[in-house]
Amino acid sequence: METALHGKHKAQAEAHDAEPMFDLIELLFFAYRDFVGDADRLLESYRFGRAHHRVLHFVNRQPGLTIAELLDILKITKQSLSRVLKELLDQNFVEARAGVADRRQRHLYATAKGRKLALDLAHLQSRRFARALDALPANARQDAIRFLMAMIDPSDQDEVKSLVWPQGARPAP
Amino acid sequence: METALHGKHKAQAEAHDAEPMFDLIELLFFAYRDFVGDADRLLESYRFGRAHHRVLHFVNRQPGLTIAELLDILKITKQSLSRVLKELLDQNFVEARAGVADRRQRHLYATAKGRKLALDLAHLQSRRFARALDALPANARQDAIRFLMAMIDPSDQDEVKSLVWPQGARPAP
DNA sequence: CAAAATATGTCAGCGCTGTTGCCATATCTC
DNA sequence: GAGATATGGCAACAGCGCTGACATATTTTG
Repeated sequence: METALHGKHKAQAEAHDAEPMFDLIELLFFAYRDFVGDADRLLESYRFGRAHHRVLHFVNRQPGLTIAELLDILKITKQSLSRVLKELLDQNFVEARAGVADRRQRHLYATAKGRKLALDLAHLQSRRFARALDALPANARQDAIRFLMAMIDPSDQDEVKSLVWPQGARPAP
Repeated sequence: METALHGKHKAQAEAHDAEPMFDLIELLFFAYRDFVGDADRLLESYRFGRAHHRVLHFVNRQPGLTIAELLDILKITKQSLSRVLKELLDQNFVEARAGVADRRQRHLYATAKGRKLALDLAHLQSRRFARALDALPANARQDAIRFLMAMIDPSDQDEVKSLVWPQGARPAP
């Protein structure tokens, strides 16, 4: 009953007659652990955790983000967000301005202080990518981008694309 | 003062005169989130968390692992390990046998039940890799392996290599 | 306009998983 | 026999995810 419709990794796609890809599973685990470890060490000196990092990162990347949009990106609950957001607001890494069109909304912006920390963290993590890519052929960067994108749930890929490569900033409210 | 000694990504390696690689940073975040999400859903039905998964995974992969070796791989503290290991032992997913050469050591083995769960989880995660690779050129698997390995701390790469591609099983104690 | 829907805030409480510090026991090595 | 080692256990704490319930301001809708 075989057809030609299957992809080239057919055997691997049919879970139980293929060896699991232990190598990829383990390498992704170790790579991600080291990747977040870089940021963890810097965050510690601010007494921030990973949750603060994620909020600050996306607010810095998308100035004017609302609470609801942030919740959608992070896929966490309001309560989990508000704990860390409150600290970022109190300590002046992020500021919130009421929406103009809809005054219920709070648009979030990184302050100068917040932008600096967000950039420091991004540079740290970029250094790891740069070191890795330096040891690989020139096309490795594009290959890595395509691989990581393909690993994301297909139903989310379009959304991630527009988040990662935004098409024109939104006007300030 | 430039020399020819720098790598081909020199500009990116010098943190503060290069744009951070926001795309890679964000893609790795989303890819890893979806990757562990697969396992999370299955683990939930056993009332296990990610920590249980990691312990079960490495014990299954390296039968006869001792506590100290496991702590070294996972880089967590004894207390964090013993909580989840105790549950895996109590519920018969893992069993411990005293060492023969050194009776202080406890060598850990996945039971049949434990091996089945470990394999189910690995198959789940392999399916995501298979789906991703299916959409990419034939060399994507090797490229991904090389990329992920390069992302790991260079000082740990040799250790990870021998862990991911073991060179001959150890004799049962 | 009144009612319903929406965006957000807040509180109490819980679960998982990481941490430190300290002490106990069995065993091995010198 | 003394000291090092492998492991176990307890208390306490932190970070960050969750749910459920309730409050407020604002916008939208019938």
